[in-house]
Amino acid sequence: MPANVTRTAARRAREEVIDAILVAAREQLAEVGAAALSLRRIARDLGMPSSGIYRYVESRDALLTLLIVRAYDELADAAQASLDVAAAPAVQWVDVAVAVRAWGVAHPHAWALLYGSPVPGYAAPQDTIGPGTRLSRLLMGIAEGAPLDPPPVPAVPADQAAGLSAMVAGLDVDLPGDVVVRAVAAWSQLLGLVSLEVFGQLHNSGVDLAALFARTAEHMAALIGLQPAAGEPGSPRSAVD
Amino acid sequence: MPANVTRTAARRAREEVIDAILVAAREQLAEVGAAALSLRRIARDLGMPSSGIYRYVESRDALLTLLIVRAYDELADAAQASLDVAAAPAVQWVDVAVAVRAWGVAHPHAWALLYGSPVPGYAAPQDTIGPGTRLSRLLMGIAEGAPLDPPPVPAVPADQAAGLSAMVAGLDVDLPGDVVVRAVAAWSQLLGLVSLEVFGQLHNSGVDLAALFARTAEHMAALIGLQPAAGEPGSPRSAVD
DNA sequence: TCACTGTCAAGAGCACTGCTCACATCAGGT
DNA sequence: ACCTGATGTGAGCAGTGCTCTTGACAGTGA
Repeated sequence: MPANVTRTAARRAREEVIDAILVAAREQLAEVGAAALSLRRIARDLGMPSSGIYRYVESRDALLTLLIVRAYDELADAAQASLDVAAAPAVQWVDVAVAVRAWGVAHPHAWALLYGSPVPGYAAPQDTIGPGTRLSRLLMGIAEGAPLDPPPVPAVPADQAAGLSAMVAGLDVDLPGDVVVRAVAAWSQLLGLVSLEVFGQLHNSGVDLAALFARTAEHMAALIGLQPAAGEPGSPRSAVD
Repeated sequence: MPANVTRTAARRAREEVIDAILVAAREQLAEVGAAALSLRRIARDLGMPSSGIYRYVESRDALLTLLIVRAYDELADAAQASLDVAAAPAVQWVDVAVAVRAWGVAHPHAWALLYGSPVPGYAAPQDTIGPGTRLSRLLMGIAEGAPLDPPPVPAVPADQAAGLSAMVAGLDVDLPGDVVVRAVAAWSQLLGLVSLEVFGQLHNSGVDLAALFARTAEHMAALIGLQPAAGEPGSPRSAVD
């Protein structure tokens, strides 16, 4: 059975090289951003000729796909790690939101890769939508089981409610249409605020962005209708970094 | 005075060429996006040698700056045009928000240029922050004069309120800190939702995104505390395209 | 009229990119 | 021993942003 053994050995060697490529790519991503990511430079960093890298990575776009998938997973991991299942839903929401912001601020270029403008001629292949939904699924899931105290907002017309419920049903989440409207609103608010900060649109003043974010996150939770844990009306429990 | 005349004639010719470059650049931007924008191709389109374009445009980044300024202005113009000064503040907000979305959906690459990931090594120069604030100033201005009916949200601590007020004071807007928090929340929600749609993160289902957006925009207005015009609780008055 | 001056067109060229191809090497399997 | 398939290696193509040199053509002052 040396066949099997050597085969797996070769496979392992190959995967090690691919891993080294990914590591170098992530370094370069953090340095110069996705649009300036260069396969030739990665190859130079690894001491291989520029043509050699194509033995392991099909193309630049394929590398970007790998990086995107990895970033989505990292972000979802960070979010999941911050989730305290014993906490009140509103606290869960705030914690996850704060974790998402922290990750985005710490990895601006990766954030741009996920939620910024799509790279040049790059069309996200199917591989990325799976990991891409992990975070939204996590956020919607917080609202799913929680007792909701919805603020008085206009009800959703019936024809839309069905479509919206169907939309999240694809995420294995069961929510009525009007809750989905509120959840999508909160989700977009989360993304928008982090993007504003990461992309430098909020750098004018000396405002404490972390605190502002935490406060807004509580706002989002209230907007969805998540009931806060009684007795602590407003002091953020963790103002990460 | 032929000196002056010919001088202005030369200037006019020069500006015409620059205009032609901008037109070609905008076409290319809409086609392939900012990151793939090529000076050489613009030069080819205009029938000039590749080096000639540097007589009129300092560099690729300078061209991008021009495009960004132009896009900011276009977006602000569209927003301003949709503003009905006679309408109730909440209606004003929804109208402007809908106009912003419509512009973003119509010009996805330009939207990406403004609110997506910043281009490679490109750092936005001072020239862009002026036009960039026109829209946020417009939105904050809606809240400024309007009678507010703030929903019960946690108050902002005093030290933050000052910084937040100072932040919008730079926009010639005078708002108390807690209103700024809500306005920034709404503003980020607006950006986030448009970006989600423009960058294709919401393409899963057959949901009517225009209607969903209009509904969420009403939500934002209520979140700020803008009082809706009495008697029309929820039917979007314009569901653009 | 003649030389000077500044602006522009035009092309060559540099350093870089993604990617392909042909060739050499070398391990494993028959 | 032979073959096959995966890997290393370098040349090369077409494209990019950008710079430099050269040449043509005004308009200006003597």
